[in-house]
Amino acid sequence: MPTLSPIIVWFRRDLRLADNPALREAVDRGAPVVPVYIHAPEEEAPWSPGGASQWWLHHALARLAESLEQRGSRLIVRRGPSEKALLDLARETGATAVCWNRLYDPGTLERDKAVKLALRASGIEAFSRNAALLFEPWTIQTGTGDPYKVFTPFWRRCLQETPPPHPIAKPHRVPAPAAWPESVPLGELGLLPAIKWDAGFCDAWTPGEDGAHASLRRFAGEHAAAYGNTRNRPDLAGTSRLSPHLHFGEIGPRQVWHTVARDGPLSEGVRTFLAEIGWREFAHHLLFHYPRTTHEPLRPEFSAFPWRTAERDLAAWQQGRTGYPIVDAGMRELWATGWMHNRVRMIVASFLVKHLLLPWNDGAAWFWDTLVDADLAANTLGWQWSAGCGADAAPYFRVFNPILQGAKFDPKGEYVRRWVPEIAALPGRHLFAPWEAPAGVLDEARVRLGTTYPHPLVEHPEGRARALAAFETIRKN
DNA sequence: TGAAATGTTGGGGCG
DNA sequence: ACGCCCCAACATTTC
Repeated sequence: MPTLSPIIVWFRRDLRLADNPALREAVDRGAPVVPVYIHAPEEEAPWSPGGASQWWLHHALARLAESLEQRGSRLIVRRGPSEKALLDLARETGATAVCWNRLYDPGTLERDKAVKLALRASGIEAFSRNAALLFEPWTIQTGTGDPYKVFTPFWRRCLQETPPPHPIAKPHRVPAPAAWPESVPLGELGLLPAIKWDAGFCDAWTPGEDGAHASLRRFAGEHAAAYGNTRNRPDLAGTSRLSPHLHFGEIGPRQVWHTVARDGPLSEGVRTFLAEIGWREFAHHLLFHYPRTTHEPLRPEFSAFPWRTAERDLAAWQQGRTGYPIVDAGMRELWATGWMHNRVRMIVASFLVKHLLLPWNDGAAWFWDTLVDADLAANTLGWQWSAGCGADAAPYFRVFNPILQGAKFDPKGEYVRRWVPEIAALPGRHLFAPWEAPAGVLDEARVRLGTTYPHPLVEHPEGRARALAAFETIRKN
């Protein structure tokens, strides 16, 4: 049998061995495989990974390298530009082919298109596969051939499709090249924080493919059936917490689908959970079709929206000092763990864009830097949805009442007391609006408003009225 | 995957 | 017995 020339597998945000079509196809050729990760954050600007994402990426790459080593291989790490790194690596190893799994956000899409052309121009075979989505964005269309802009018909249409294929197994061995090319030590990429702020992250997360499957097993076994009732409760562990694993491709949506949707009728909870996977899919399809929405409202009338500028209010929101306990709890959970429960994300987002009238872009930028699951498609959809300027958006007059939302979804106050300990001694009926508590109750709980805990930045009725008035100015007739 | 204002209904206290 | 009022509970509409 003649010696085949090596094939390069370019890992990006598909940091797994199972259900990895590019890796599987490379291995199946029987040729030596050169796995590579190329660090090129500048190519993703202005959406280069934020601090929290970089922390996750470091650990995910370390785990991927380990599991490749267990299969007789390695992970080569190089620095960008990606095109040059791949051409160099092909020359050094004698590789005549490069393959990868597709990404669909605008910056990466353009970059990959150029890389593919450059490789082919140099006589190198280049191909890509789908690992990140259930369906390719260009295959899900309305009857008129347009992209869906409303979730429910979009997801109904997806469910009518041929179900996504069963996941591909991990390769048992990954054939090594005759000699290994040089690799940059992972630590030299500078992904870990210089000052040690990541203790809470280490407690909360296990990045990597094994951690992803552990999360999925826990959720599918203990929580999926009840998901419809528990998913809105930030005080419970009722959600899957798969978002960062999905973002970095440590697990793929096909694997999630086939784990929870085994044959037979789906429980209510599983159907609801799959709809959340559907929202992820919807976000990625939308960004593919509307790439400008990362920075522009999908609804053009919102370009004239009278957003405020208020640095101090923005800082108070970021630091969890708004005076609304449910908002502050969420922002502090985010800062400490790199994650926030989705119900609370909706509450804090509504508060920023409606009560504070600050641009959704400011909220998106903060989430981008602080979330371990920061994902351009999901972040864009979520913020435009909250601001009312996006696809299937909440109507502009939908203003969450942060007091009622807190009491409704954190009924025992455990979530607020955990993240806002300075008011933990307040009784339940005053926990979500401390400024309305009688002076004696505040004294008893050792809360001094304006000193130990802030006054509300704006009172709810006034904030609500101001938001409605602002939205009225751009309302179309 | 809203909240608040407004409208409707019906039980019960009371003269 | 009856009308009246109050108000909780629920429904509808409006933002």
